[in-house]
Amino acid sequence: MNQTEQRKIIIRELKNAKSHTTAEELFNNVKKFLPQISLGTIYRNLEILCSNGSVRKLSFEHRKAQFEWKNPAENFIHSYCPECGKIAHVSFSDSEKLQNLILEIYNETEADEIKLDLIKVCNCCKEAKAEQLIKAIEAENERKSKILTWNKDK
Amino acid sequence: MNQTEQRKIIIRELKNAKSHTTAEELFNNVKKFLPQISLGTIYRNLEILCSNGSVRKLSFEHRKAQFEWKNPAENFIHSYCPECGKIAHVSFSDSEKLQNLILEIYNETEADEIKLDLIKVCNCCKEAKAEQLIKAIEAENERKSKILTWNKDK
DNA sequence: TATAAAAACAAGAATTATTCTCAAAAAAAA
DNA sequence: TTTTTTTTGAGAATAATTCTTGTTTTTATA
Repeated sequence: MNQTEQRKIIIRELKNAKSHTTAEELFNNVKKFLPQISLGTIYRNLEILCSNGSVRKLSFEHRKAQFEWKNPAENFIHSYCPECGKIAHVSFSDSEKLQNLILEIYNETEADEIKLDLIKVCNCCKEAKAEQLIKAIEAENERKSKILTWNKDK
Repeated sequence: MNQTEQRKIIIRELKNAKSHTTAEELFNNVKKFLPQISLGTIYRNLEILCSNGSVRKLSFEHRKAQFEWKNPAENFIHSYCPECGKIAHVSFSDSEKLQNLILEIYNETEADEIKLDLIKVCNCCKEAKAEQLIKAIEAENERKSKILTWNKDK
């Protein structure tokens, strides 16, 4: 792995990212410092960093993949919102028990990596959906009462 | 959900599938009985069946998604081979402990669904990789010995 | 330090899985 | 039976990612 200006800044910006980042978001951030950089370079580097184990790639459904600089302190449990696609780390209180069990799974299955994902509509999206539902019901009531009136008039 | 010939056969073929199936594979199977069917219909039906909970969609990396008819007897642990993309169910001996823990996670995190995936190169691919490696080493030795000879001749 | 070899780059074309559109057909409801 | 709703086939459109090409940069070697 050669040292290039591009790679250095990609890594720096990936570490700086507050949460999980798509290749495109990273591209836009890196572009501030290297206006000539191309999206292909971002993808190429992310792949290299993934395969040497310093970056984790998370992809759900057929959305943009999201990347994170692996932090040994952070666990590997993620939540994914199927509405907006947001990914977040999940902390779990009884993590010791979980840790032990995961270790058991590793041993028994000889897996290279284990992913534990919670599919869960995030609060933002839940609220948005509730509002939508209310509007839909109102519209339906409106429609029905119109038909009723029309039938009476006949 | 209307009853259509297409939907019936899609469901039948999905249930018949030995393992996890891509939309395209399913398309080819259904086409044997309904030559006019289009891939869009497959995708549309799979989406409907997923959202009513009778089908599970599994997608890794940016590959074709794979679908399975949900079998309550089978657990939700899957293995995924990053080389060939194959997905399989995983049986885990201490599954009771796991079950309990997952339940705990459900309660604590309010997740709608939990996915536990083992990333693991399958045996087929492991063998193929080993062979490749041997060939690469042989080629490298060949190259080096040629350079050595050439230098001596000089 | 000069030169050769390997790795990485930018730009943009190509690929690929999936979704969308639209007019026609089929199914269900009235 | 008629109307409404749902579904379909065909194919265009989309969107994320990968690939290609010629060039530049970095590292290894002499």
